[in-house]
Parts: sequence; C-alpha cells; structure tokens
Amino acid sequence: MPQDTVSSAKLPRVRFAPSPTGYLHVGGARTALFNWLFARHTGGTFILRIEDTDFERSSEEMVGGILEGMSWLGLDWDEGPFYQSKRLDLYKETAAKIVAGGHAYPCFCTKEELEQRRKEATAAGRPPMYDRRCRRIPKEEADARIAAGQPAAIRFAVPEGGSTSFNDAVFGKVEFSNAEIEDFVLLRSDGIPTYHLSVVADDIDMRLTHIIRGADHISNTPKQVLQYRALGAELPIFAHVPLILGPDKTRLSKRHGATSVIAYKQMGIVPEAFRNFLSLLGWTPGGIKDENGKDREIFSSEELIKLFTLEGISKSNAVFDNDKLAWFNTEYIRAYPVQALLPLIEEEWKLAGFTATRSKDEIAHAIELLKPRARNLKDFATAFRSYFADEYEIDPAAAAKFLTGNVPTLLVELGDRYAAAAEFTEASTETLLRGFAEEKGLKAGALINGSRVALTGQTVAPSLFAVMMALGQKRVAERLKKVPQPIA
RNA sequence: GGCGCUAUCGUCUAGGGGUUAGGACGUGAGAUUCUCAAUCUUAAAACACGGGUUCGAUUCCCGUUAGCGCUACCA
Repeated sequence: MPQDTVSSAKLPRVRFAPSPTGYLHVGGARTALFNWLFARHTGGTFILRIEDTDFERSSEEMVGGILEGMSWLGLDWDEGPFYQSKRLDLYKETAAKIVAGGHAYPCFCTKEELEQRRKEATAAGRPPMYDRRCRRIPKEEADARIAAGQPAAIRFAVPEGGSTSFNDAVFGKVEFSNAEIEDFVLLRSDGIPTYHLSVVADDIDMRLTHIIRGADHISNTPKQVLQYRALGAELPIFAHVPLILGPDKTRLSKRHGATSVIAYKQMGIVPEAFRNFLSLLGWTPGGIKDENGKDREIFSSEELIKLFTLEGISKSNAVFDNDKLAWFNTEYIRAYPVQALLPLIEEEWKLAGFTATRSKDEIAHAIELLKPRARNLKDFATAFRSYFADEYEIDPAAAAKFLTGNVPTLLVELGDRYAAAAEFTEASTETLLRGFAEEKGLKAGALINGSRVALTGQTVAPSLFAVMMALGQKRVAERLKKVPQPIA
C-alpha cells in the first residue's frame, strides 16, 4: 500500500453557486454540470450554494426553479443547498477581519454621491473608479462618525502599486495591474455583503479547492485573490469556463429564445441528451474515436464522468446550436429502451390531457416502431397520437397528397377485405393489398400511401404493414372504412 | 473609452513545426420508391490578417483586426 494514501481532506471540493434572480439558464446549467462532472470524476464533493444576497431580485420561487432544473438534469449535490442570506454573520466577521488587518476601511460616501462623481468622471473622460477619498480619513475620525451613527460601507484597500495575478486552470496566468482595480465594496452600509465578499468568505469557509465558473468572472477574480491574501487563506484553483453564445455570437439571452433549462424539458428534450450536448459545449474529451475511427460525440453519464478533466475545457466561447441539440435528442430517443422512454412519454400524455386506449404491449410495440422517427418526446402525444388512441386528425396536407382520385373509395373496399381477412400478419396484409391493387389496376404505392394517411393521419410513419401490426386488424379495417371522401 | 480574454469549415470541435487539416451537426446531390423530418452513398465547406523565429508555420512569438467579458453599496 502506498503510505501516502489519499486523505479526504485532499479531495476536491467544488460548488455551483447560482443567484436566484432567474430560472436555471443554459449557461448556469453548464457550469453546474462541469462542477458536478469534476466532483464525480475526482471523488470530490459537490456543493450547492444559493447566492441570494440581492434581496430585491432574489426569490424563493426562483430557487425552486433552479432546483427543478438541477434535478431534471440529474445533477445531485453532496452538501447544501446553503443560503447566503442565512450566513450574514460570517460575512460581517470576515469583513471585520479584513478591516482589522488594515486591508479595508469604512466609506461614508452615499450611493448618490458616488453615482454623481462617476457621471462626472465619465463625462470628463476619466476612468469612473472610486477616488478613495474615505481611505484617507483618519481612524479616529472614522470611528467617531460610526459611533455617531453615520452609515458606512466597508471598502477593500487595494494596494496602490504592483499587480495581482492568478494561475487559471483553463487560461493560464492572468494578470491585472492593481491600478485597474478599484477599492470595491465588501459590506454595504446596511450590513449586507456584496458578492465579492460573500463568495470569498464562503469559498474559504466551505474549504473549496477549485472554483469552476463562467469566464465572465475573470475580471472579478483579482478582487477575490486580494481578499484571500488579506485573510491569509490559501488560494483555490480557478478554472474559468468560456461562455455560451447565441447564434449571433452575443451572450446567450432571452432574445435568442429559450434560455431556461426547463424550457428544453417542455420542448420534449430528453435530459440525458441535453446533458450530453451541454457537456460538449466548451469541453472536449480530446478526440475519442468510435469503432469506425470517427470522433465520438455520444457519451453516457458514466463515460462523461470518467473522461472529464479541467484540461479539456476550451478557451473560446461556444455558440449554442439548436440543430445539434435536436440531433442528440433523436439519437437518445432512438437508443433508449422502451421501458426507459415510457415514463417520459406518459408524462407528455398527461400534460396533453391524453389517455392512451391501448394495452401495455401495444403501447410498447408502437413506441419501439416510432422511436427512429421521433424528434422529441412531444411527438408521441401529437404526431403519433393515432398509434395510441382512436381520435386523431388527418393532416390536410397529407390528405391532399395521397387521398386523391378514387383512392378513398377503394380504401373503403380495402377496409372490408381486411375486416374479412382470415390472417393478419405483416406478410399477409401486404399480399392482400398488393393483390387488391392489381385487381383494381393501380399501383400498390398509391394504396399504400393512401392507407398510411388514413390509418395514421400522417405522411411520416414506419413501413405501412408494420403500422398495421401495431394497430391491429380491427382498427385497420375500421379506419380504412372511415376514410374521408373527397368533397368534390 | 480602459482593462482582460479569445480566434481551425455556417456551428461544435480534433490535430499540431513537414498532414490529402480529421469528425459531428446543418446544407447540396444521388439512392431506396411504401411515405417520411427515417436509412444509405456522396459533395461543397476552415487554419482572420500582417510581420517575425525556422530549412519549413495553421501550429511558436509580436502586432493588427474582429468578437466576447468586466468596468455598481448586482451576482
């Protein structure tokens, strides 16, 4: 046995820390997924932390939405959810420690004053950074003003010279001149921490080892590094993940359509498909070949966990491609065993207020038949309705294409033949139809296509005789006899 | 504007000092003729630009351009 066995203290601890100011969006979900994958890959701990210190914009409802999205994606966490709103004491203590160390000071400027000065600075072409005027207030005076009840925010005293850098696991060394970093607010005058303080306080308190988050946080990182130093805490490893963009290459937002993860569920996307698709946005296992020597794209959760590394994260932003997601979805639906698909389909039926009037076996048979042609779970409640219930619409376009001439009339007669047929197998139904077509002197194809529309209401369907087997003799006969006749 | 980051087909990406620059999605064409958004075959499609370094750069370095991010008592 190696004497230096892995102690649990060494295992990675990571977190997903959404702000409940909206539903779980695609970008957040991807961040959560990467953290989860990393934790599961390394045997580490995945923590969920709700960053709800913006009381005006946060809501419990949004927390519920985020949790719902996480569970839909199958991302389970080991600790939490922790709520920052319940940990305010920790932030106050942390701020006090930074002040005590001489790295922060009270600031008496009001929000209005600051805004005014910022406006002036911008107008004058100067950088709109805080001018640090309160930093020069003597300690006695500051103490006196606080004692007198004047509200004060706590600002971090950023070093005047030099630079602050960190080694990012994705981007490498990133350096910022301290002159570019303003004396940011740690604690607001009402005692509520800002993001800058609460992340650091929590990340230290929760003993996080790796901070995997969106690249939009790169610019914030030096502010956090400064606090780690002021607190004498060990720096975690930062890994910034490139952003997900819309088709127009701007940051993905509502303008691009669905951004909430739950919206994809509602569109009939299978969670594993979504997860697989998301995992490959901004990350690559590095050219894993399939048996044909082609790069693989379909990976099970287990494979993803096994393959995931921080090194595989790419540096450039990725565009969210709905077409590719749709492809993953069809691949997953196709590959799913019926038994796995059934509960998902049943949920769709429920949502559509639909009741399948079929036996379990008939349902399973139909699903198996339909899987290769499904684009999403919704299809089973809409386009494929005729396989599961007897009320269904005939697509007018399909009727216009194939229920023409004397075909409808002949289909009625064909219905009688099927009703009277002694045998009803895939082979026998085909023989019967082809014989009937020959007898009537027209191409079998015309009757096949017409039958398909009459039987399913659709032009997209499996092989007609397979469809007949799924429907059964009685329904085939009835539906053919009920085929709508052309009005003229 | 300032600061930071990035740059391979339309999109996701593999690759990496010498390659016919590979795959996938999407798109085009053909096949199947029992339809189809299914299936099969096939085609078009990329190293942003300019300088270096080098025998040789798509690959390494610098610059330009473009894109994105940050620039709050939001997170």
